[in-house]
Amino acid sequence: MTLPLGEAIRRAFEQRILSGALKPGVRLPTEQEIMAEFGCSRMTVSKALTALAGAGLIERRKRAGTFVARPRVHSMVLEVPDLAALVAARGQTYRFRLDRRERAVASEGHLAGQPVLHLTGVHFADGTAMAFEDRTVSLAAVPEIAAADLAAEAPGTWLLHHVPWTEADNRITAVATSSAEARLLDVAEGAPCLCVERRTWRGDAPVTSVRQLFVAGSYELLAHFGPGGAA
Amino acid sequence: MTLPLGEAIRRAFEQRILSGALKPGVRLPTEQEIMAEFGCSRMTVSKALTALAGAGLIERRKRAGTFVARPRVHSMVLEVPDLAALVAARGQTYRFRLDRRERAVASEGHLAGQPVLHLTGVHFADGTAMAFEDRTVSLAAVPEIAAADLAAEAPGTWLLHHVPWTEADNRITAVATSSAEARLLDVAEGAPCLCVERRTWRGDAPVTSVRQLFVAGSYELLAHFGPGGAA
DNA sequence: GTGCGTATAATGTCTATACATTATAAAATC
DNA sequence: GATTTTATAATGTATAGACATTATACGCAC
Repeated sequence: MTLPLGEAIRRAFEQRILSGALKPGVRLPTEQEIMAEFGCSRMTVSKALTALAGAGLIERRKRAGTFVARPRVHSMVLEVPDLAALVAARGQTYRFRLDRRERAVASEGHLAGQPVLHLTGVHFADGTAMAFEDRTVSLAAVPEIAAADLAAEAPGTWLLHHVPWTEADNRITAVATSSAEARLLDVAEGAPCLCVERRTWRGDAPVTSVRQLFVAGSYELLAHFGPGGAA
Repeated sequence: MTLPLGEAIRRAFEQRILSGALKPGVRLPTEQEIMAEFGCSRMTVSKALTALAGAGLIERRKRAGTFVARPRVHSMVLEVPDLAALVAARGQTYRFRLDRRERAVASEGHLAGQPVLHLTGVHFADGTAMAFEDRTVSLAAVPEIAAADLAAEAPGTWLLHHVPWTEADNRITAVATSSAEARLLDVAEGAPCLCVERRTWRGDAPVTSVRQLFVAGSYELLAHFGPGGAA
């Protein structure tokens, strides 16, 4: 397990920072000095420091040097799985029931003024209602969806497989179910639900906006922060 | 705005992948071929591909080549702000009321068996209860907290300022308030709350675990996916 | 055919060097 | 003294090459 030199340098400084040996705001050695300490070339040092900067542990300033970053807000990586895949992974049977499908012109939101397909339906896991979904898809951005069989494949899954997006934002809240929603999800009115509202774009063009209501207990969002981010 | 060459290469392939020109599973050109296409050295290509691999867009396999990653789960960047800073940013007055503070030995969870400080309290925005917090802090990992004035600074804020962590995971759910929680938050029993459970580590050492209950409507989590990821 | 070794093509890491960029510090000017 | 200019020290990007590593593919023996 001979660690690559660059990785060794990265870890060495990570260690020094996390142990408190190097405190926030303190300037760390110049790349030249680190080269000398580890007996390697500057590129190797630079790569290690670039990785640490990417992880938010240090801040690099030209001419001034490299400094231990002050602890800021942490950004976590939120996993947003495809519902069909998630349910299948739990060993349950997934089904989506499409309740409504109609063309319209969006009157509000980021799709306002565009011809859209308006879809509502319910996600089931082993026959139990798990989530209610209200989705609007731009027919300008995704004309192919007009011909899609959305009874066979849920709109979210279909979109995932057919339309890559470049940008998305999510709003995650807790809400109480309305009476209509409670009926669809087979829970008591006012029962707590996790609400995810997502809007997506492909470049500048809005693609879809969706509001998903998850029955409490049937679903949880997981987010992670860690070395490399992808770990 | 002359883009650095490596960044130009990164964007070019990001574009080709997101636009669908390069589909999941497809092999992209070898580093040699990309060198030729952009007229640059292999290190530059490699750096660009390493960045894309870090973002999860591609997968690199020795001997085999580089492939467009299959769209697994979408990874969004979740902002986890400090509550005190968040409330202040909304122009409201923040206060934390510490209700309980006691030493114990954790009996469960990732801190099990360790001496810990057990803390509960309520976050207020302009005098209105916003969130209930139940936190356990490892005294082994953070001995300094024994001497901290947690009435002046909420535990989360104190930890953010004093103890960097390297790893964290979060579980986000919706729950109904218990009667005790409802009383503390001044809401009806069973009212929906956004529940965030977070565990953090410094290296291998567990640092803290916390359960925060946010009154519905008082708080929302925001996550974003966009070009660059680090942008 | 089946299994095993070996060649090989691709990525992974590193070096030594060069020049670009830029924020700071020092010097020159007003 | 205040302002502007210039020098400089640090990071930022890139090159061209070298060798390491490793999964695949091919060929050979059985």
